[in-house]
Amino acid sequence: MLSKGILDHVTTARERVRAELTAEITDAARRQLAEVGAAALSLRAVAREVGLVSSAVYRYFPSRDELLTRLIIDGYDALGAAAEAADRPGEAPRVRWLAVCRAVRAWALAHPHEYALLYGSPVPGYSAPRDTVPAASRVAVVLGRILGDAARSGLLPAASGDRDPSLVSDDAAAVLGGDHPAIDDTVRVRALMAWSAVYGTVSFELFGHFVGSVEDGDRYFDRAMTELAALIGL
Amino acid sequence: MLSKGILDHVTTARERVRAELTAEITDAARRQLAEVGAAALSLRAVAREVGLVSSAVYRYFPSRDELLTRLIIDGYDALGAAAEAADRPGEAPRVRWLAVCRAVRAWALAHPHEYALLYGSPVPGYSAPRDTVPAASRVAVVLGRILGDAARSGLLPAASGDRDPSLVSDDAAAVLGGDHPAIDDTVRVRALMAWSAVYGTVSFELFGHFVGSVEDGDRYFDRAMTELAALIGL
DNA sequence: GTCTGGCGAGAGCGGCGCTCTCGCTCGGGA
DNA sequence: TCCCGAGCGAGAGCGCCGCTCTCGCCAGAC
Repeated sequence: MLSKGILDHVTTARERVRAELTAEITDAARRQLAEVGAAALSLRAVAREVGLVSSAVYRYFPSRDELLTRLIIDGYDALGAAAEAADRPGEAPRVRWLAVCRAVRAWALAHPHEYALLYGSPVPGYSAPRDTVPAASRVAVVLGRILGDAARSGLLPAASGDRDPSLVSDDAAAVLGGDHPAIDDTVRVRALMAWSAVYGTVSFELFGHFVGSVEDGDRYFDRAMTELAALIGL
Repeated sequence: MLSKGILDHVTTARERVRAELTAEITDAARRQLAEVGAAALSLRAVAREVGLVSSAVYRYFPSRDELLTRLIIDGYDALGAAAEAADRPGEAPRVRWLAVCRAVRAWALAHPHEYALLYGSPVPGYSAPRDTVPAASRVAVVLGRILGDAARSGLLPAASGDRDPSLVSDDAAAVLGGDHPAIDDTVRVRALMAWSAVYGTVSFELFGHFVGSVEDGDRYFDRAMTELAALIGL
C-alpha cells in the first residue's frame, strides 16, 4: 500500500470477497428487518444467518446502527426507484401525481417494517441524516418534477411570486418545480404540505390510526390524494 | 374475599399503597421515556430509579410492553387534554382549527419521545390498540367538533350528501361533525386527510424530514395549517 | 517465497427482559 | 386479640443482546 495509483479502482481479490460478504450480511439484515422489524433486528441473528460468529460481523459494520443506516439508505433508494418507475411523464399531472402516490403506498404496504424504519420514529440516538439525504430526496424530486411540468405546461394559474428562503429553502424550491412564474411560496408550501400529507396518510394507515375510521383503504387513499392534487393545483 | 360488596370502591390500605407504587413506577418510566426514548426504556433502569429490584416491578406490570401501553394511553390523554384546552368554542372555526393544530405541534415539540411513541413506528409486536382508542380519539373529537360547529353556523357550502360507510365508518362520521347537510363524504375525506396531514407535518418536522427544506418551522406550520383549513372549508 | 495484514473464532463484559423460588410482614377475618 | 396467608421484595439464574479483545491462521501482496 505504497501509493494510491491510477488503477486502484481495479478491485483486488480481497476487496471483492469483502464486498461480497458485506452484501451477504446486508441481505440477511434486510430479511431480518422485513420479518421482525428494526427494533428486534439483532446483529447476532444476522451473523448466525450468514454463518459467522457475531464478532466477525464487526469487521464489516462497526456497529448495529451502521448496519441500520445502510438499510435506511437502501430503503430510500428502493422507495425512490418505485416512485420514479411509477411516473409517466407524458400523462396529465394529476394522473402522474396519483400514480406516484399509489406507488409510494404500495411500496409501504409491501415493506411495512422498512417503511417504518424510514418514516417512523428515528431508531438510534441519531443515525446519520447527512448520508441519507440524497436517497431520501428521490420521491420529493419526482413529485417536484410533476409540479414543475404542470407549471411549464401552463396548467397552474399565475402566482404572486413570493419568495422567502426562511420559509422554504432555496434547495427545496429548486426541487419543487424550480423557477417559474406560476410557482411562488404559497404553491411551494402547499406542495411541501401535500408531500408530508402523503406520508401522514400512509403512516396512519400502516400504523393503525385509521382502524375503525376507514374500511376501504384503497378507495380512501385515492380520494384523499385527489383532494391533495386539487389543493396544489394539479 | 368472600364477596364483592357495595363498598368495594373503598380502597383498602393494601390497594392504596399498591396504587401509589404503581404511580411511582409510571412516573419514573415517563421520565426515562422523555430522556432516552421508548426504544431505550429499560424496566431494570426504572426499577433502579424507584429503588426496587427488577423482578419486583413485575408485581405491578406484567411486562415491559404493558408499561409502555400505560405510557401510550397517558400520552394520548395528555395530548388530548392539550388540544381540548387550546380550543376556543366561541371563536371562528379557522381560528379554532389553527389554535388546536398549534397546540398539537407544541405538545409534540415539548414531548418528542412521547409523541414518537404515539405516532411513530409501533414499538412492540403489537401492543393493545383497543385500550388506547378512546384516549387516542380525543384530538380527533376536538377537530371534528370544530367542523360540526362550522357546519351548524352555516359556514360550509351545501354538499351532495354522499354517504358510504366503507369509505368513512359511521363511528368516524359521527365524530367528524356529525349529521349535517353541509357534511358529506367528500368533506369527511378531506377532514380525515387534514387530520393525518397535521400529524404528517408534525412528524416530518420532529423526525427531521424537513431539515434542509424548512428553516422557520413556526411560520411554515401556520401557513400549512391555514391551507389545510381552507381545504376543508373552514 | 516470505511475511504481514486481514480474517474468523472464542471468551468475556455488562445489560437486558423475564421467571422462579424463598422468606418476611402486615392487614384482615376469626 | 390472635394468627395466617396473600402479597410483597430480594435474589439467583436463563438466554438473549451489543460490543471488545485476544489469538492463531492463512492467503494475497510484494
